[in-house]
Amino acid sequence: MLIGELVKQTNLSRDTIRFYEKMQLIHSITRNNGYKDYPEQTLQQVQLIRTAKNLGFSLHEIKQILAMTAQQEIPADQVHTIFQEKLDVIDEKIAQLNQIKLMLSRFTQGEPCPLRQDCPIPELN
Amino acid sequence: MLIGELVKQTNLSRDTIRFYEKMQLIHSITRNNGYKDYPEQTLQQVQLIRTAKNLGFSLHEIKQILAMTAQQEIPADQVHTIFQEKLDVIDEKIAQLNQIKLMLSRFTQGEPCPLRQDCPIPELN
DNA sequence: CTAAAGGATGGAGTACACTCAATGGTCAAG
DNA sequence: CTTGACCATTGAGTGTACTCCATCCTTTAG
Repeated sequence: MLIGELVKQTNLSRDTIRFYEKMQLIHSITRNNGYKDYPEQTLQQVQLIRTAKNLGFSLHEIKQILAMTAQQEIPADQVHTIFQEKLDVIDEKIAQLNQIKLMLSRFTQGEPCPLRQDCPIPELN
Repeated sequence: MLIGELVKQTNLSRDTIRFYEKMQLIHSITRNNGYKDYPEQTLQQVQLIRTAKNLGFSLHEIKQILAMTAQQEIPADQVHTIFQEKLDVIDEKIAQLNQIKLMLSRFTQGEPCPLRQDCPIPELN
């Protein structure tokens, strides 16, 4: 798959795709004419990058996650540790989201907000 | 509360606190001697900033959330919309996290990973 | 053969979120 | 009254993640 196709399918810019490749989150093989060919899984990988980024993972962390998924075998001890670490981080994030959600939705129910302050409301620009 | 106390309680740097104030996420009153006094809720507000940041919200979005919590009344239509929007974003994030989690944990169970690729495993630096 | 569409590379620039350094004022202890 | 801890402001610098631009090469349609 050429980069243009990837751009169409993922809705990311050329430059972003190239940036991810430069950062080695995705990979390609170079054809004789110098054009780069991306394997099919790149689509799913890019989707994971988008999702994980949206969730606050850094590209470095995402690279780790992608590296893990590239292993054929069940990962060795060290890899497995990183793996479990990520799962724990995810559980933590879910818990935190639920916390914020609870706080916000309580507030919509008319309860007083525990974060209220007597200072002027910040102006949004 | 002076900035030093806030630093101790939150474990953020002085500069970070000042940055948040410059961005108007938090507020203070200035004493006669020029020292800034932060109200008690600032602690909770900073905690929310940390949590939300960790979850991939930008400081601008967090400012919106904080602005909402500063309203005394149940927010007007427009505010309520932003409010519901945030709740939806949160639900979306939770769903995405569960998705990644499922993918990763399936993989630990020995199932083949749908993202596997035949390219060299990226080197982590 | 030529033009347009699509591909590559290199380097500069941008937005966001800090982080650091310099300089100088305030206050409590001794 | 000085020393050290703490406070303030300003401006420059850093890392991350793009984004844009200029320049040049390849392929395909007419």
